[in-house]
This record gives sequence, C-alpha cells and structure tokens, in this order.
Amino acid sequence: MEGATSDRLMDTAERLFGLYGFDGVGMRALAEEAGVNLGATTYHYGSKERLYLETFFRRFRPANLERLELLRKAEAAAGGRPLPLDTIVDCMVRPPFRTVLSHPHFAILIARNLFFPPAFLEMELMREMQPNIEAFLAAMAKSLPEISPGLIHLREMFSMGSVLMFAANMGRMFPEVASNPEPFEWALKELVRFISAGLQAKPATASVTGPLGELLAGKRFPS
Amino acid sequence: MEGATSDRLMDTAERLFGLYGFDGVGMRALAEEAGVNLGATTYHYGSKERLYLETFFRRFRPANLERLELLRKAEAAAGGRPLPLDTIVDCMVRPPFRTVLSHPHFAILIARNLFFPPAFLEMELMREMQPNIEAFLAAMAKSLPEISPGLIHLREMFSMGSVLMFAANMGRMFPEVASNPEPFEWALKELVRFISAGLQAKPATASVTGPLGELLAGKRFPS
DNA sequence: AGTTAATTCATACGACTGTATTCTTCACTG
DNA sequence: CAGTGAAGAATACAGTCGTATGAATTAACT
Repeated sequence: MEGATSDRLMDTAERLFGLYGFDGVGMRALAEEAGVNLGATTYHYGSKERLYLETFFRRFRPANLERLELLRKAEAAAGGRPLPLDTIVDCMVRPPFRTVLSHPHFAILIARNLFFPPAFLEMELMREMQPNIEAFLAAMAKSLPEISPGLIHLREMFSMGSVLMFAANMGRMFPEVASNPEPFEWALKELVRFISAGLQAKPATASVTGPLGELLAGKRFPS
Repeated sequence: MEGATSDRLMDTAERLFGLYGFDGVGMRALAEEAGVNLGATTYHYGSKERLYLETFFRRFRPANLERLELLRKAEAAAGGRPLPLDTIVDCMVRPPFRTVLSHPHFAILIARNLFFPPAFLEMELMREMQPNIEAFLAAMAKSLPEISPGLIHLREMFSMGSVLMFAANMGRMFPEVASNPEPFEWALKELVRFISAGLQAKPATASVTGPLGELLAGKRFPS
C-alpha cells in the first residue's frame, strides 16, 4: 500500500507532538517510535516544521470547516431567527470532538496548538480560524442582544479555555473512549451546558462602553 | 546587593519559559538575555530543571496557599453555612491574579505549567495542589447539593480551563496592566461570573450514578 | 527483462545542547 | 594586610539536534 511509511510517521507525530510539544520531540525518537528510518522523515516531509504542520492540519482543517457548515445549516433552518445558545455551542464543539473520538491522540495536540501555538504556526492558524471566530461571534451576538460585543468576545475566550482543558485531559479521563464512548458523550453534553450557561449569565458589571469596549472588540484570541 | 544575578536569572527565566516553554529555551539564550554569564546558571541553580522549578514555585506556592487561606476565612465567616458560589470562585482566582498584576510574565507560565506540565514537574505540582482541589471541591459540593460530585469535578476542570485561557492571553489583552488595571479588573469579575454561572447550571442530563460516577469521582485533573 | 523512478537506508555534517572544570576577581573578616 | 570563600567569567566536553548526502534496495512499467 502506498504511503504506509508517511502515514505511520504522521500518526506517531500526532501522538508524540501532542504529548511533548514541538520542541520536546526529536526526529530520531519520532522515527524510531514509528519504526521508520531517520532519512524517511526528510524524504517525505522535508522538515520537522512541515511534518508538524501537516500532522495538525490534516484533522484540524476539516473539523474547522465542518463547524462553520453546521452553523450555516442551523442558521438556515432557523430562518433568520436567533439560534438557541446550546445549538451554537454545539456546532462549535461537536466537529472537533467527533474527530477526536476516532483519533484520541489528536485531542491534546489541538489543545496545545490553540493554547500555545508554536511561532511558525500562529499565522496560518489565525488565517484558518478567523472566519469561524467572526461567524460564531455574530451568531452569539444575535442570540444575546443584551450583552456587549466586547463581553461576548471575552466569554468566547473563556469558553474556548473550557473546551481545550477538556480536550487536553480527556485522554486521562476516558482512556478507552473508542470502545466505550458513553461517559465521554455525557461529559461533552455537560461541557456544552456549562458554556452556554456562562455565556448567558447576566453581566457582572454594567455594559462597558467607551475606550474599554473598543479595546476589547479589537482583540483577537485563539479559538 | 546580594543575589542580583540570580534574581535577574529567575526573572528572565519566568518570561522566556512562559513564552517558549521548558524545551523552547536554551541556557545560553537565557543567560545572554539576563546579561549574565553562562556559568552563573550552573553556579546558582545547578541545573535547568531546578531553575525552572524554583522560578515557578516562588510565586505559585504563596498564591496557592493564599487561596486556601481565603477559603478558610470565608468559611469561618459563614459559620458552617454554604458559601455563595461567587465567593468560592473568587477565593480560587483572586490570589493568582493578584500575583500576576505585579508580575505579568508569570501569567503565561502558570497557564503552561497547569495545562501541560513538564514531566519532572508533575509530581510536585499535584502534591502542592491536592489539598486545594479537595477543599474547593468540598466547598462547592456543600453549596451545590443538587449536583453530583462527579459533575462538580468535571465543572471544576472546565472552570480551570477558562481561568488558564484568560491567564495565557492577558498579556496580549492588557499589555500595560500594571499602570492601568481597571480593564483587567473588569475582565476578572466577568471571569468569576462566567464560572459561577456554569457551575450553578442545571445538569444537562440526569445525575449519573453507578460506574460512571465512581469513575469520574476518582480522577484527578490539574487545577 | 531491462530501464527508470521511488523509496529506504546508513552515515556524516555543523551547529547547538546542558553541564563541568578551571581560573580570575572581588569582598569581607580576623 | 593576609587569607578565605563567594561570585564571575571563559573554555571545554560529550552528546544530541535537524538536515543533507549518496548508495542500496524495491517497485513499476515498457
């Protein structure tokens, strides 16, 4: 079969880079763990950075696109009316975690990259996520008219923290998720619940206008 | 003044380790950035790992202890009655973020270490945090009698994700927090609000008993 | 079967890693 | 002022890093 070596390389990279980070994994350890010669890494991917990028984006890109698709579909079905918060949050978290169900090692890698992206990843990551951020922010703003955009932005950041924390620890929590997905599904539903409750909460202080509002509205966070 | 070199070394370590992680910073780059000879690193700290540990724990330990103190005081003031959720969460997040107000670079370092602790840190970190986890879990359980311990545990993990996401990004959000702390204080209040709303939410599914409940109750998450 | 391309392999290169060693400089004390 | 120990500085060491190179091997196709 064609590509068995390069596939084994990427699967091992997914696991090791997730566990130890880009700087924490050497090409020799990676090749050995994959049962592949060291030279094969250069041959198939050219450089360590490219291997890292391709390993990450092969699963991240489809999941990210599917998020937007799900949101568009839900919006179309609602016909212009604001979506329930649970629906929006579900569109946001369902695709990546469905991916993770069949590829558990990807969970911690995505958490690592969204929380502390390596410098060479940052730009492409932002470019990939910007449409999603804007679309989800807009959907939330429509469903939460009484909350200022700056606060929604802040809360979306909080939400992403919860999601990524869950992703980073699900390997420890549900070691055999593939064969027994029910506890995982339960936790995922609770994650959605937790987030939408936080998003809908009454603001702690009066809505912030003026300099602070503009300041927060202009910021970009990983998500 | 005594210890100027070792202090400069630790301050630089705090910043660089936070930005690039343990494996992302070399001793030479660290020494040069600190304006210190390479040999001084070995002389003052013996090894890279010890420098890392001391850098982290010099601020983490006091903040962590203060969290427990605050909770104890609040519990004493309440005289056995359950505490308001906002109070519990405030005790949890206030000390680390007060630390971060005077030492902004520590924010991303603590986020990194709680999210993806290096292997050599994991054990000591758990030992340091276990009393806190148990105390806060107990306080929350008392204030949320209708929510199962397993779910509270899960939600505490979600909360920690929000907190750490905020910590990891506050450098970008509030670059001059020392001279202008008001926006930061506002965001911090909103963080507390977000979390306590999520903690108090009605469970998404009926309370889980049997194997799953025990499974979740026995797990340990970073916090 | 013979030619060509694709892939695997062992090896090597220079740069960089964390740490050890050695020597010099400085400050303070008896 | 002699002496003692801490601190600073330069250099060295063995090991590992990512990557490059060229030969050996396999696969594919005429």
